[in-house]
Amino acid sequence: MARSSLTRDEVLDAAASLVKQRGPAALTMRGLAAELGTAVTSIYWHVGNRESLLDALVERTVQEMGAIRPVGRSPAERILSVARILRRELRERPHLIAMVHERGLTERMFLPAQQALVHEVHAAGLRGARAADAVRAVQFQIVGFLLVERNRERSPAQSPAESELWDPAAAPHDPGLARALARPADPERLFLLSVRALVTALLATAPTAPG
Amino acid sequence: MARSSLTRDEVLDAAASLVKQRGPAALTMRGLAAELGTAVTSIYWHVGNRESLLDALVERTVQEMGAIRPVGRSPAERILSVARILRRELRERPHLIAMVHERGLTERMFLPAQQALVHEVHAAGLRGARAADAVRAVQFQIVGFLLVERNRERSPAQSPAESELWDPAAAPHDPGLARALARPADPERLFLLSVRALVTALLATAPTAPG
DNA sequence: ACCTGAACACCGTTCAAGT
DNA sequence: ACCTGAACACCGTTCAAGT
Repeated sequence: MARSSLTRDEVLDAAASLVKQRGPAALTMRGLAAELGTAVTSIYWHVGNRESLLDALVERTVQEMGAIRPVGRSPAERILSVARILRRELRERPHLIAMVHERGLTERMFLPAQQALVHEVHAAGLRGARAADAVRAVQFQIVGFLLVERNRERSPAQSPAESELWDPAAAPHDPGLARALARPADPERLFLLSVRALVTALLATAPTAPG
Repeated sequence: MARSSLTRDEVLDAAASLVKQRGPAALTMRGLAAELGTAVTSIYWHVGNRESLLDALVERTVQEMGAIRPVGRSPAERILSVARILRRELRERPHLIAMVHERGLTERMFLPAQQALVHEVHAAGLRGARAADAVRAVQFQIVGFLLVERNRERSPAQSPAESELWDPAAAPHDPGLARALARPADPERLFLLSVRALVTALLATAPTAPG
């Protein structure tokens, strides 16, 4: 009955499409075989086993995260643009990014972005260990924020809701604050606000560092 | 053969101990039953099913994250101490925290910390929406950083290693920077440095906010 | 070189039956 | 009220056998 031409790339494509749509848990070897119209065991011939199939998908994703082209008039603005670009790219493939993360390849995936950050931090006048700290702080900030943000999206039904946590009675001395915390956070705004604040503080130490 | 006195709490204790030591994937209903010396099906009588068993463990963890007692002489210092305390508590139960996170209860778990942050930000002179932004920015920063940090620990063998990524040839104009990035990051230091920078910038906008 | 079905050792869960 | 073993429908993986 053997269908003649199953290739490794076909297997990877079908697997990637499954993972993109419904997450890695939805990728079963039997389901994938059904999708491809082959016997389960054929897949093993092409990709080894489930684990190395996932590894291959992750490898692909790391390659796809191409070079970053920062835009803006100042180093701070260009760093902000890097943050924005990364946010968009990460949000386009949430499942795959999570898998990259699980395999500890986040760092390698962010190398192009890291190099862009190095360039900008350098242009802002930071050097040596201080520049390295700034680059890493921004990188951790961006990646960390996106991890938290994604978690929030994945579970929209919080219990108790934020609005219960922060009813006016909870902070009687500042109802405006309570109201603001009761409203859902605007992640994009908070993201840019946070990165801007961090970058401002980090670059402020720049111009020929004090002893 | 029925062993007489299996209780729900015994089941939860045994499950928690398994998860703490070897992660949720190591918690199988059959393994847990063996640990407890009962039939698998007894567990179902006490906790429903695997999913609600995990839910119960998560609920416990959320409760355990007790009140936060900030220390320090200024709001900024006390916020830093909150960051330090959270870091320690989260690092003591990594698997359970990850499960809290997966279930989207991070926010609820951080309520005590959030209230402490509200207090400090308020003491620093921020009010209303601006105060809310500051609280959330710091909260996202702390949680995000710890997620990234934990990921790094889980996968110590990066490929390629940072030292390969940043050999002197990669940044010939600033060998000190290349050397710093080639060295492994010191997470505790980077964590405090980042939070301090962010807090500095956020609180700088405080004293009776400009139009 | 590539595909196949049968079989193995695992899962979580249900259920009728015990006491 | 609480415990039990048998059975079901899933997994990933191996292997001997086909072409």
